[in-house]
Amino acid sequence: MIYVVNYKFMVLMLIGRDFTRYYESTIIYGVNSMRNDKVAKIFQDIADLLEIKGETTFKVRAYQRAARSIEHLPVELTQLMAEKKLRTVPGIGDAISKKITELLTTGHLEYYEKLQAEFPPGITDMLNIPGIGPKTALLLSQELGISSVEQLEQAILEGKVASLYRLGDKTGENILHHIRAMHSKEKRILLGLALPLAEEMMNSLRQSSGVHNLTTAGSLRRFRETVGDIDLMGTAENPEEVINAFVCLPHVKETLVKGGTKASVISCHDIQVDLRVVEHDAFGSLLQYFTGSKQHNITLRERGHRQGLKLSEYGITDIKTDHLEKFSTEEDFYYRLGLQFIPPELREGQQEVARAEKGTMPILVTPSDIKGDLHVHTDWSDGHDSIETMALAAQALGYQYLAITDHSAGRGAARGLSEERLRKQITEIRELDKRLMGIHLLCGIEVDIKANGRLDLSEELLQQLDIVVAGVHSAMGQEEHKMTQRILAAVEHPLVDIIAHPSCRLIGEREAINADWEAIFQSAAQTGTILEINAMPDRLDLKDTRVLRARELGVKLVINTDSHATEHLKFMRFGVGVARRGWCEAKHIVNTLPLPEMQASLKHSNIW
DNA sequence: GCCGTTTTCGGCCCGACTGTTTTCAGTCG
Repeated sequence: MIYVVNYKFMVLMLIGRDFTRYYESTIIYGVNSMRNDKVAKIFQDIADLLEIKGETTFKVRAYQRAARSIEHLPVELTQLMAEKKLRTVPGIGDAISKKITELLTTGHLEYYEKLQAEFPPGITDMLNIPGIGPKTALLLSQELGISSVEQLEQAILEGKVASLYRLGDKTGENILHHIRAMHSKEKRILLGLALPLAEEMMNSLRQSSGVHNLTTAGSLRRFRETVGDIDLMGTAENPEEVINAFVCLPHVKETLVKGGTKASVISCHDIQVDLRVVEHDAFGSLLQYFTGSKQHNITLRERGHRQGLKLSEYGITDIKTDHLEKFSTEEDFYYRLGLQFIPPELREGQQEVARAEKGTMPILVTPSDIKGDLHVHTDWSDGHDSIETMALAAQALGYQYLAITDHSAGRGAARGLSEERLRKQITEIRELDKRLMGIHLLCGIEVDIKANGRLDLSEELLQQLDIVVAGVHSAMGQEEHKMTQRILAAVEHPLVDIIAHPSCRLIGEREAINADWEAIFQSAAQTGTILEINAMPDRLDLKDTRVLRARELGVKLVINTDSHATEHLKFMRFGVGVARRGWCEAKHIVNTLPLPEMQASLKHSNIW
């Protein structure tokens, strides 16, 4: 039970972070031009409608692939269109590039609007219900005039659905069950909550059964910022013993499926957890298969097909001889295909297979590369712990340095530091630094970037600090041009070393600000201003695709936790995950450098 | 609709499960 208690504590620490939030809560929508996510959504919608219409699966898949490709693009489509580079994106050919151009220039797409007009509105919503695919949705729409989840629920209760061809009582019951589960279940949960829960369950399972090689799979293993469920995999001589132990874990609220080698449960936090236990000699191909992503696996299998090989979760089959080769490790599986090992974080079906083929996979940054944290708060402003407590906790993690960066006065509600209090804090940090052995403390500040782009502390005082982190905390609804100018003013300021949580998003709560990221990245690269990858689980900001673009443009990056208590220092690994998904090596991340080199990379090094 | 180590035409990932059937369509991961 102790693990459950720890998990709750972890959740409380996250929720407890609310006391740090006094931001202007504003939902921001794109106003000037259509964003990539909106375009991706439209193409996914087209794919759904075409599927319902009964179009060939290849055409449907082409639109699905284009939608996913756009979703993961590190640059805006508007920029690619201006540079006439739309067709360089995988999955975008002649027809789809023309449709994108029409969408971006007119705000409408005739093809889409005509397609929508063929079906009742809301019909694609039914595809979100497990068990309902395009054929069933069309049948329900044509035979019973159903076009919404509510109408479907009513029709099942009235017994109308069971009378349809190939649908019976059991099907109706199952659909009803899924609809009700959807009502009560949250859609996706933060990686920062799912991973600790998965680790607790795995620790318990290792103690209570004979499981080996137990690991996460799926989007959790790929470190996606949110996950829909938790996938676990392991090997065992007696799989049944492991399955039995699994469904009896204290975290389990309800068992959905329990077989000889797999089980699905609902955990006590309403998260579905799937476990598969397999033979040791096929573990590599199975783990590869269940880690995904779907697009990565499709890309791999299409490539395998051209080599005369058939890939499945059981191994690799030679199509001519029908000989099946098994793999106990993922590394061997990739090597057999003539590929370098591809880290899970990169398996999104983008450029990773081509890179692995050429033998040019990067050596990604790891948590053990991190030598310090450059953005933490203390009880001088809105943090929970004292400077010394934070310093000792950072030292325990093996860090060489820690920057104390409390809020500036502009954040009055967060007990922001006035100039007078900041001067006192500098004295205290300097004195403490002399006493502490093995870790170096840097005097810093998280200074507010005001709505007009100015900083809310005097330059004379900022000069006395070792490091200045600047962040937007208010007026987040500014229109794009104004917000861009505001951030550029901070980026170009000679005393600003780091821009904190650049997009200001809170996952699932607040949209990112509107800004011209291309301009910001170019300016940051030119001025040597470091952009932060904020590791707080509900921020993860910059996000993965923007990290990739910033890195491509030569922007220096830092991974900080923005800790408000000692427990938050452990969130560093989530930021490292984002950096890895953005193809970052240690050399791209400033806080992998030893103290002297790290300090030399700051603008403040020019002052001394 | 996309794309090319056999291709500008003719292919396009794989296996399991479920409910409804009596051999399989539809769905999922």
